[in-house]
Amino acid sequence: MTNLKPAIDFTHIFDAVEFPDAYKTSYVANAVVTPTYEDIRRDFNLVRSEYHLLLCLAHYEELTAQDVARMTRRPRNSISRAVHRMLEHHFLERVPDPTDGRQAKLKITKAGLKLHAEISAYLVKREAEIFDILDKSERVQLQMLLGKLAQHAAELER
Amino acid sequence: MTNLKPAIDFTHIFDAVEFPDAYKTSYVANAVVTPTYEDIRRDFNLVRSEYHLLLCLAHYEELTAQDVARMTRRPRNSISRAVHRMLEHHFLERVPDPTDGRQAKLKITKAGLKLHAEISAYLVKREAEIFDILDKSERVQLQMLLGKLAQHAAELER
DNA sequence: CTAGATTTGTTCCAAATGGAACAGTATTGA
DNA sequence: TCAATACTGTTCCATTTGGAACAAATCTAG
Repeated sequence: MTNLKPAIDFTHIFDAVEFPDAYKTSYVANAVVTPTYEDIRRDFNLVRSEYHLLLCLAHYEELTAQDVARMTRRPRNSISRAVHRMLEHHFLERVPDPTDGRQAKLKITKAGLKLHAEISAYLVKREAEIFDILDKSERVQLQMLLGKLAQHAAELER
Repeated sequence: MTNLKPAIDFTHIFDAVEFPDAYKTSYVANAVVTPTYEDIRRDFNLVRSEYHLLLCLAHYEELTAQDVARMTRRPRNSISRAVHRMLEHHFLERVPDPTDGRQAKLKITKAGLKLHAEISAYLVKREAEIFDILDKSERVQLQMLLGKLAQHAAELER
């Protein structure tokens, strides 16, 4: 007898749950992304909203804080705080919009881009660990399906 | 001229990002799950860990707090807090394990199951809103791919 | 033209969160 | 046998989080 205490099958819930597609999607997302947030906090001293801000600015010429809030679906005050901290650390710069006194355009700096590249390496590696289980044609198929889903989700009312 | 302020294409990042599969997976997961957490807090007065606990117990005969922590990949103290609040509200019951004085077995109550059913209705609806964009064969294909991914993710070291 | 409504970014505050240390129990191995 | 180690659940505490209210700027309708 090798194992007196039979381990519980933690994956039973994957298909028992009432919303199995959403559940598994969330589970996979958490397996890839969530542990990385801890790495990012420990190694780069950025909290989640700060990293989201960095990620967005790395892929758009310029954005307002409100743009980032909408893209990431996070509250404006979290983004506001993140902007201030990232400004302090010179990972981005802010230019008031001359045509609209309420808002300011945010741009990433060289230092910010460098930081982003380092953090991305973590996530690229983590993505590979999970998604490499699929073969080439499965991966292509998944990309197509995720593309449709993400696009559709983006169009939904919040 | 209909729109002087051209909207930014918030979906550009979907394929520009360095880890597009992980990014879109996370985005879709958040689109389904995250807004629901707010509903659950407002309408049912449960925080995230409490809901996770309820969800797990709804699908297993009995679990220890540690089991739930591992299944959901959440810290033990969050689960501990959740257990106490859910006990107060009689959504679960706790029986000390006679064979191991450290742990206690948790079971969901009738009231807990009822609550779970109500909350699930939200998530089933939300899942449909997103995933119904796929046709039948796409949906079947996605289920297969997500099954592989989730299973693989569950086997990975944390 | 202008009063009301809307938008952006901010501050305040209460609540949620998670790491660390801890006590009690169980297991291991010399 | 029993000391060292590991595990479960808990408390403590510092940090993160997000709703609400707000000021300032802009837009809208009459």
